[in-house]
Amino acid sequence: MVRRRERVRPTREQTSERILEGAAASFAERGFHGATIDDIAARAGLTRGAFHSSFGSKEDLFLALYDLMSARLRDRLSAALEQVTVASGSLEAALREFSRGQLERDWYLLSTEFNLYAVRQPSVAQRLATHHRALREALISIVEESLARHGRRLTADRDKVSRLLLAIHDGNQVQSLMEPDTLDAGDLTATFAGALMHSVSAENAPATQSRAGTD
Amino acid sequence: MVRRRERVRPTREQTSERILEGAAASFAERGFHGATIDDIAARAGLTRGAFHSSFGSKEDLFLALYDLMSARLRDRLSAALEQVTVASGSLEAALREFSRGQLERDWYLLSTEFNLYAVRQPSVAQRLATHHRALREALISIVEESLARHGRRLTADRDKVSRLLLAIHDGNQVQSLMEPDTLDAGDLTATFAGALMHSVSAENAPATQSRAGTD
DNA sequence: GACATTCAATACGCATTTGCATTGAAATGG
DNA sequence: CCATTTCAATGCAAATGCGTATTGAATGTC
Repeated sequence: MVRRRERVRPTREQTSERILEGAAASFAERGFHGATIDDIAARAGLTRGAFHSSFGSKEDLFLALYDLMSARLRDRLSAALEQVTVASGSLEAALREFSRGQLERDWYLLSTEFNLYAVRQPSVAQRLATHHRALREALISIVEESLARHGRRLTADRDKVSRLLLAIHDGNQVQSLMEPDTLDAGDLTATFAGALMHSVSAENAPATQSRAGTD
Repeated sequence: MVRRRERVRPTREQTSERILEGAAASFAERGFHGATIDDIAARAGLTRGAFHSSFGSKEDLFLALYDLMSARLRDRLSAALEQVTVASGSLEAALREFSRGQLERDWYLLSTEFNLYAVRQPSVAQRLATHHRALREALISIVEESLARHGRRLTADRDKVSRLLLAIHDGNQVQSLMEPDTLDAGDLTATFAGALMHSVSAENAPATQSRAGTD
């Protein structure tokens, strides 16, 4: 494994990564159909030839990009929620933290493109749905942990609560992007997360337990 | 104003409407960039020539379509909420009703295209934001009315509550479209609307009033 | 060090989409 | 009725984007 010379030509992996970066930017700015292979390659400082030797078609690239972004999102969520368990930070703070992040706008644009693509093409929808399930599971398990530390437990359906939280997060993101001046991202989530969690949980007292909203 | 013959040629307005309908279908199915003028015209049973004599460009058409759909949405919301005040129906039922509607999928696809377009083009964002404000205002005023009939009033910020409701509605819609088999549209909204409204309001008793979440 | 392989750039042809200019039919007005 | 105007269809030219085949340089293999 002695390197004889400085490597001049980038590895296949490196070019793929650069193309993926260019694709993220192009898809975010122009949408799936609006983005051209030319533009994507140009953003990566390459040509269409480079693209075609790494990816078969724009669709392939798009799906590869989805996998990449999914992994990143999962990492971001994990990191944010980690703080909840470790530093005994509040769930609200974690969710707010998760909502920020400098990539917000691009992430919204990209993930929305993914969603549209999935809704229009059922086969992709399954792939996306599976990933979303995993995200919700990670989220809700941390929520339960957080509640437990306050001597409470969920009374409403696990799955629905996780969907509710994600819905609020997503909806808030859209609105904050639509009115960037008047609305602060993460605001809505942080404002209501406490009250929400309270309304879907109960004290852990082993006395009578009133069922509320359990399917 | 005596009609001498049966009118053979459709009026300009009629062709415009047909093109708008075709545009709605095409934009929903293929997205803004994906939709071609050819396809739009074909769906309306016309050719590109007809398009060009009614609209200047695809963008013009898109914005005109937005205005049309906005008006329809407002009407739909009004109709759904009307029932709350008139028949003393529950807010949950009205929201669920609003979430259903056979156009759901297409409406999601279209409105998402509008949102994307707006986020990418600030000048359009303002136009869209103004319309959203009006919608939220209509929604929240009905919510307040509904609460009042139960002897309650809002304690949290009006605007934020309306944003919350819309966020939940939108987020739920996305999720239900992503997993059409496992999730029923309107379910999430209906499940939590009651609990939510309870957590952001208080009884109208003229005693001490604890402020909660008021910005 | 010669040879095979990898990989990105270039060049080419093909298909698609668009805008404009022209044309013909249908309405309108005198 | 005839003349004018309106409006959508058609034909044409230009632009854009894609995929493949080919080329040449960098890499690794024997």
